Amino acid sequence: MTTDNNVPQMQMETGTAARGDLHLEKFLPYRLSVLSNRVSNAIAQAYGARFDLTIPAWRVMAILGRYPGLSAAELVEQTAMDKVAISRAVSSLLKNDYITRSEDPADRRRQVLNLSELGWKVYERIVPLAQQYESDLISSLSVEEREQLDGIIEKLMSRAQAWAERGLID
Amino acid sequence: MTTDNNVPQMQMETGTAARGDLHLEKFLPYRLSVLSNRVSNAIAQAYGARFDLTIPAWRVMAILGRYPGLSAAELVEQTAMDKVAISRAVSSLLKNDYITRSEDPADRRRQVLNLSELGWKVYERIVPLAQQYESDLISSLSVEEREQLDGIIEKLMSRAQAWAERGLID
DNA sequence: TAACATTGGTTTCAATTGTAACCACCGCCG
DNA sequence: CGGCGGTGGTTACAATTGAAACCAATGTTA
Repeated sequence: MTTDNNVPQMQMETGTAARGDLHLEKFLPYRLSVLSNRVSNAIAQAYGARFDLTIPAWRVMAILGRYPGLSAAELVEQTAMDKVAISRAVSSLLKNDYITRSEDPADRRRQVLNLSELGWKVYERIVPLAQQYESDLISSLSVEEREQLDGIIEKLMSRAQAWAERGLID
Repeated sequence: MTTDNNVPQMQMETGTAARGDLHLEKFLPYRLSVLSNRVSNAIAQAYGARFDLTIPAWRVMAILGRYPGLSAAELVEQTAMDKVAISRAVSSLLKNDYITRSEDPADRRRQVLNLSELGWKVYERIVPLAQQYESDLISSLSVEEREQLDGIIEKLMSRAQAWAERGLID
């Protein structure tokens, strides 16, 4: 892992320097984590209970629904989940007959994945469910706020990504 | 080391966008989750490596630094973590001599927790570190955006909380 | 004050998740 | 061909996490 090589580059906020007082309840990373967990858990519970799906499994279905015929490796790329998580999700989806797996004759290591008939039915039912949650969530925001949030997440995301790529702040 | 989440840049080589339409890349719950994981993992790695602290353990310290003398139950309230997580964090912190535990004579079930000498030293070193990360993150946002984000998170949070309290959407 | 419900906190056990080792296959180079 | 490194994917094992059972002290009710 790219651990010990850091590109120290820090921009201190004016007046943020104070010591000894960390308002956890105002600390952005913490708030993001709480928010994200609440949201994910609620939704996962909604469809997990109905269709016996874990979050990673549902993510795989979501991607396959949009882009059929991917391989596990391509799923890794698209979902940012790791190999093993994908492998497990795939095998549980196979067990449920939500997806099908076929060999790529050109490369016998590769397995082409697709939603099955049943998988499509489930997909078609979950998508609106998921969207309903999202709408409900978003409905608490004004139109401008939605746009703002969109841009903000984008920016935060690339910042955080930079940490991972260039190494941590010193 | 946790999963390294990469920004899912969809680029289609196989398959075509199909029925239903769930852009996982634009799906708010998903984006929140990726963002939050990236941020938390980066920070956790930064102080975990240096001080042998897990995220829950650091949270406990953060709270105790601000509100000394709490009991485990009060920590549960403050952090929204569950009993067990707190219990484990506390015992690992005791092992590291980062906190002290003393009986409340008024109620012998209750244990009063405080940062130790050593704990305070660590605390004083981590707080600025954590704040640096937060500042660095936030520095990618304009001043208006920061205020917007603040309000937006508040709203989303209470929406998501409502799910948990009143039950899920139908 | 005996019984019972509640609260603070820990332990136990099972499920989830991450890391690393692994097998099977491909592609390349000699 | 015959190795050999790299890739797709799975397995094995260890660490984390959560749910529920548990112990001990307190409060409550009769």
